[in-house]
Amino acid sequence: MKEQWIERIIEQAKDKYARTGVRLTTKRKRILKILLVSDIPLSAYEIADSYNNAFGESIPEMTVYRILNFFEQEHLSHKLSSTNKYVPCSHHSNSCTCEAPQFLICGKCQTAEEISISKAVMGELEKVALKAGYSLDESQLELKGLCNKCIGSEE
Amino acid sequence: MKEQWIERIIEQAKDKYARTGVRLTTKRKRILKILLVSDIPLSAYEIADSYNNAFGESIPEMTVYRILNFFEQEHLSHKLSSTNKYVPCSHHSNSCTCEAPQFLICGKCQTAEEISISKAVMGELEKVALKAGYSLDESQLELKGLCNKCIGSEE
DNA sequence: AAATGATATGTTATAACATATCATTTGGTT
DNA sequence: AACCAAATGATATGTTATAACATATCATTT
Repeated sequence: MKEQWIERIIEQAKDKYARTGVRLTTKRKRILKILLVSDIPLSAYEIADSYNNAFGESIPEMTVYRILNFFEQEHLSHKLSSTNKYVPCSHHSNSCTCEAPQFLICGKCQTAEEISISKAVMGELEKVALKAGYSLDESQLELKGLCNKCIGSEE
Repeated sequence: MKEQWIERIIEQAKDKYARTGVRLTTKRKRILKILLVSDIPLSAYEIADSYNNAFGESIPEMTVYRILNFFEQEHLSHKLSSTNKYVPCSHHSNSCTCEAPQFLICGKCQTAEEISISKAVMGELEKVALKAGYSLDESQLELKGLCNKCIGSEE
């Protein structure tokens, strides 16, 4: 069940941060939960609104941004630069480094799925770049399209 | 010479817009020129500053955005969503539709080069997407890395 | 228990990026 | 000249994000 799944992710995160000082506070847990239960990426403001609705308590924008930055450092969430919205990292393991997250974004229902593009395919992109005189870092990719559900429901 | 090259692009644009009503006004020409002479992508505010410096005349932000939107429609420029900056389209021909511009962005000197990724490679990305249940639209890609110049000058 | 230090959050202000709306001007057409 | 559409100006506002400084909270040491 979804609740348990979320709790497990939070537990994992807690373990991960059972190192010097870093705390997974109530606010951080709540915001992580908000990201996890949302079907779609949320803006910082939407997160703040959601926090308000869900917990009957308002949270300053500033704090939301700080927590999102914390999540980014800790690879708990990512920012989609094409939409200025935030998603939880889908790699709930200690091994994930998430240096170059890659997403499929549905232009209709706004869902964003984090995927892994194979080294082979990324290698192709790197080749293209090399030809043009660039050496690629790990680049976050945001690919736009339609998800199966939305393709099915097109008029 | 660069000046002539720019004039030619503007002439081409003018021809292209010799259709009902649409005008390539002085302001539009100047802003196109600013984009063309800049080595790096510019923000809307930087464009306004540049306009001021180059022509001793200030231009409202609003107008800059409007002109950028006009350029976008007309495929004369593109927006880089990862940096909120704007670049001239590098396809100076009437045939260009630029539905999915693709860029290499240098993380050091900020240059952005518009490239064409082959259908074969894009096809690979589409396959990855299909497996994950998405059908790709033409996606703008922004790949980060280092250009040859900057690789050479690394310490 | 009090002091200290580190981490987290609150508060306020402001920067940076962008759009809405309505008034006015401009330039081509009749 | 009169008209009309297109472009621009002017003003207000919305949205996204960071800076700067103060306070709270928690853990550790004294």
